[in-house]
Amino acid sequence: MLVLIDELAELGATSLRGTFGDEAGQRIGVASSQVADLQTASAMQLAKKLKRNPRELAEVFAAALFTHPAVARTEVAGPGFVNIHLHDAWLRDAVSQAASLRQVGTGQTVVIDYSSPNVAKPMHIAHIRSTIIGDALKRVMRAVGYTVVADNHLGDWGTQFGKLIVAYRKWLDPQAFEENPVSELLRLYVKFVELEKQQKAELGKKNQADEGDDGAAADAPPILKEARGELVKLQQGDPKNVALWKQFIDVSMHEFDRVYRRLDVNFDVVLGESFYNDQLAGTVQTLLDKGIAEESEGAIVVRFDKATDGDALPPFLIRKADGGFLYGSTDVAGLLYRVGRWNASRIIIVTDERQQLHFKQLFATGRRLGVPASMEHVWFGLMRLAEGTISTRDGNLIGLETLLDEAERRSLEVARQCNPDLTEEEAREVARVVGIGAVKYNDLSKDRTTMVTFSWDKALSLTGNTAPYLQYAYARIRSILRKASDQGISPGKVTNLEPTERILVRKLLGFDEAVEEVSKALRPHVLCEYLFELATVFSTFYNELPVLKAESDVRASRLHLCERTGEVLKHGLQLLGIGVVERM
RNA sequence: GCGCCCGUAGCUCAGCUGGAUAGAGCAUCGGCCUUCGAAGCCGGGUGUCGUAGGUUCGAAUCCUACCGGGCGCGCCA
Repeated sequence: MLVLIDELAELGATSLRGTFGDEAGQRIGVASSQVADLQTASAMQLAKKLKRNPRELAEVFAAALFTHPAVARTEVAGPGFVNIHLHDAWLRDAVSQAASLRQVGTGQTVVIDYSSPNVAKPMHIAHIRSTIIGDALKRVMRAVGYTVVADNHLGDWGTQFGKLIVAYRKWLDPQAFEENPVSELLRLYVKFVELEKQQKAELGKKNQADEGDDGAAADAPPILKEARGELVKLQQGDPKNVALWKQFIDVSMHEFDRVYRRLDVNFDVVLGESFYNDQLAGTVQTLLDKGIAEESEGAIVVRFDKATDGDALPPFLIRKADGGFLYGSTDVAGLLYRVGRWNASRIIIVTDERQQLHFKQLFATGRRLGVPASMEHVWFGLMRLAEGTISTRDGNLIGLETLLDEAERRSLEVARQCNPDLTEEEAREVARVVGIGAVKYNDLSKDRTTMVTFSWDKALSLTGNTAPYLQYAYARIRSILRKASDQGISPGKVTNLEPTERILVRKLLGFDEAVEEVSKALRPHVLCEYLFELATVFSTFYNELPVLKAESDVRASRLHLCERTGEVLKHGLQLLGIGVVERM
């Protein structure tokens, strides 16, 4: 319906120019309405600016919009609303195109950086947000015509590798590593951190006894010094350390890939932090040469001020005093690479809310460098447990695979119970699609900025506003269409519109708007909300009006509505990375 | 100390670039399977939209202050 809305908005603008001159001409807002098919409130919004009575303006709009062939009648209501009623014939005609989308992204490339798990740590329930939101955005952007580069910016570099190398050499349990390498690496890491903490506490005590100089001059714990040493060796290319590091990546990727396969998440490139290593020195030098960065206390920082950057941000550290680089340097290099390699016009990075400041600093730096892309940080609220924050060090993790296993287990139980006709194989497939769908939808259907307190029952719910509800509506549609096909009945033209059918048609026509909104605002829950409303309207229609038992042309008409609804549900779910089944 | 985010029904959340009577799900209570699938449908009711001001034809939405919660602030990522 976006095309119609645009045409009406333009008609309104034209009428304004005609009546009040060019300076009045601007798009007017046309939106769906509770009391009509569409409405505009622009008369009231523009009244003050044009020094006119809002009702007078509304009359101008009402007359102008009435000239559009889709419009059956217009009326002015209240303080200056214009209600727009559409011809049933137009709706009936338009519905056949409901699933089609405008290609607003054609010719543009967008890089989406998401998932980005840390090597040597297991994926747990908090990782699902970046992964699932990023994947949905990728699918939506592609559907509206963007060329999308999905980039998994793996955390495969940094100080934790020094620690891991030390811990691996000291405490490795080879058999445990054989059986489950990543959980063994996690055990080693946690053990290291505990020892580090313990040594630090001892040092603090000793220092207090010696000097009482508040520990400022305290030495680093011996174990940490050792780790730094190994890290330096790794960075200098020491073959043994490099081999270990590569091994860590290999075993981690193996596990990540298994999860990604289950989630049906795919990347076009996997360029981890280490990929940018050889670009870091040059990147920092460029920043220095251009006068964007400066030396400060031995380190290199970018400073910001309100006048040039629009925001008084704290300094952005891009090189440590010891010459080492940080993720700030890596991320700047990443921006340059992405515009250089792919000519990206949008760069979207999906992470949790804690990194907002970092990305403000990064993007401000990018703007100073003249990065010719819109840089967007798509952040989402933290996931926590009822007991508190999820922490690798505290080890209170719920593994992502554990969650997926449980999701499939519960939906298998329900599938067997609800539909005993399914073969064992079918039931398992249903459980897989429905279970994974439920988990994904649970995350996608909330506004991404909402903080999530994890709960098994909510994450795995199969009733109400959930993916299974949408999948169920789809399965019922397929069931009807199968029966029709068996009886040799085909969908035909939409001929009549009962009130419920009219509501269904209008809802179907809102698909393009929902999808386009997601591509602009990068908020997938808008599409979830839309699909849920569509399924709700369909369910009402399904319960209220017979399809196969209606007389022939009504039957063909309703079959057509079923087919369109199924198409939009399937397409919409696919854009969220959620599958459908023919029966469940 | 500075900064970001959040506060809407018992619970979980939509609605926030200002629009008509603030909506869903869960929970709860009552109907609906000899008519296309009950993972469903229909109906019942609940709100100081955190508080107090301000902006205007109109504020859950924008502004200010305060209260409550989460997170972040140069040598980790």
